[in-house]
Amino acid sequence: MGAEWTGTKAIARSESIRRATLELAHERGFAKLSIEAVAARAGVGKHTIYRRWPSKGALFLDAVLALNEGAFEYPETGDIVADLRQQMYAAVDLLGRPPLGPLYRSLLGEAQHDPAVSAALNERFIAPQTQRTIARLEKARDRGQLSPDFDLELAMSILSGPIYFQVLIADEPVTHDYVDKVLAALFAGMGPRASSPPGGDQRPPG
Amino acid sequence: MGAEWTGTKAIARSESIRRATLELAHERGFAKLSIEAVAARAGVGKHTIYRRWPSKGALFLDAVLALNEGAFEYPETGDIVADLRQQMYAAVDLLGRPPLGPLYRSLLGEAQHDPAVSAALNERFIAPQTQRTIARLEKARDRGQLSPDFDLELAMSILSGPIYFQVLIADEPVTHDYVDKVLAALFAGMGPRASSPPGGDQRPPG
DNA sequence: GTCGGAACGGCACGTGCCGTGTCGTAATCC
DNA sequence: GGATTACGACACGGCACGTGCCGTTCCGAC
Repeated sequence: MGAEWTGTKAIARSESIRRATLELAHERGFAKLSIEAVAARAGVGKHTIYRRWPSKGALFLDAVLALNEGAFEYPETGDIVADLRQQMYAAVDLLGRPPLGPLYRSLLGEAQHDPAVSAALNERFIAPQTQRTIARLEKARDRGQLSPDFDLELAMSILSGPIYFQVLIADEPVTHDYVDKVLAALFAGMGPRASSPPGGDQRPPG
Repeated sequence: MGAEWTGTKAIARSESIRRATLELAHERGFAKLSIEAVAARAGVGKHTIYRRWPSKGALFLDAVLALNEGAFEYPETGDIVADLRQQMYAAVDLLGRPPLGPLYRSLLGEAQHDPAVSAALNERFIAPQTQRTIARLEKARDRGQLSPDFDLELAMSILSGPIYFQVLIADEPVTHDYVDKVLAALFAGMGPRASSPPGGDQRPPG
């Protein structure tokens, strides 16, 4: 988005628009954001915005994600749990708290209404992030630190899901302690007496 | 919402408004829903809507939740895993697929923009549902089917979180098989060789 | 009953923002 | 250096908002 505007002035204009978008979203909230206000704040004609982004949601997505080009990389200390924990701390601290937290939450909300935003969000952020997590888990598995039939994607969902749930559904902040608990539960399980699962015919893990 | 309109005609009017809201949301999507269109479809003045609901989001929330007054109850076969699984199947089938799925997803999206909707959603649906899950788990724990230090709220988040993640973030449908995997992973854990967790200092489960 | 206030449907209004069109100007490309 | 393209500014029609005002209908109190 905006990638085809390569001139010096054009880039400066795009950045000015993104900055105005974030300022206004921060001041009044995404719901009350208007293209007209962004154009006025950025000192730009409305056409210039519409020429670069197809909708308010697309502009907002681009503005928010551009803040975070340096993605969340996983450290590689050899300890898979410690590495996951450190990355999750960083992600939760950045995306779960002000100033970026409310904006990211609004972005996720908008993705529920607009399929284009949902697709772009997935392509630009969710999928790459998922891939990084899976790659890190895969490396641990290949080194014998995890069971050979370890389900990488399922593990990724169990790590991320509860955290998004906490923020989006339960409307409560996520602490480092909460991250620790999720990690512990994922790897150790919560079965009775921490060994054999209670009755039922559920499949073995992995 | 609307609880103070008790007359026969008033109740019929409210139901007519809710029905029109759901019809139009189904036809055009929540984003393109307008109060004017609802009023016209319901054969009602705009004032009548504004008198009962403070916003489009509040009206939509009320309309969607009124469809599901009969909440998701847990069976009590004595097998905690089987009971959880059966309830989760029902919830996923109803809220994760058309016709109700897209509406529920829009409702969750709106809750990210509007604190009033978020609070009402929590009070009317999320919190009671959470309480039902916790109560069912607590009963199992008290019967010795789960570890005494079993963390009920954490377990609830680990059951629900990945499912919401799958729908809202990954934008993929939730199958019964997926529910089975989450349940298995929660109780058995995904640690290496399904016993001791890999290095790190994470706390024990619960 | 009937009577008075509240809620009603219908209509109109001013406002805000949308997305587009049209200027004359400035930057950019060949 | 000439043509093309993007630009800021402004205007436009359109839509939906939320509110105010009609005259009518409903409904509980008396």
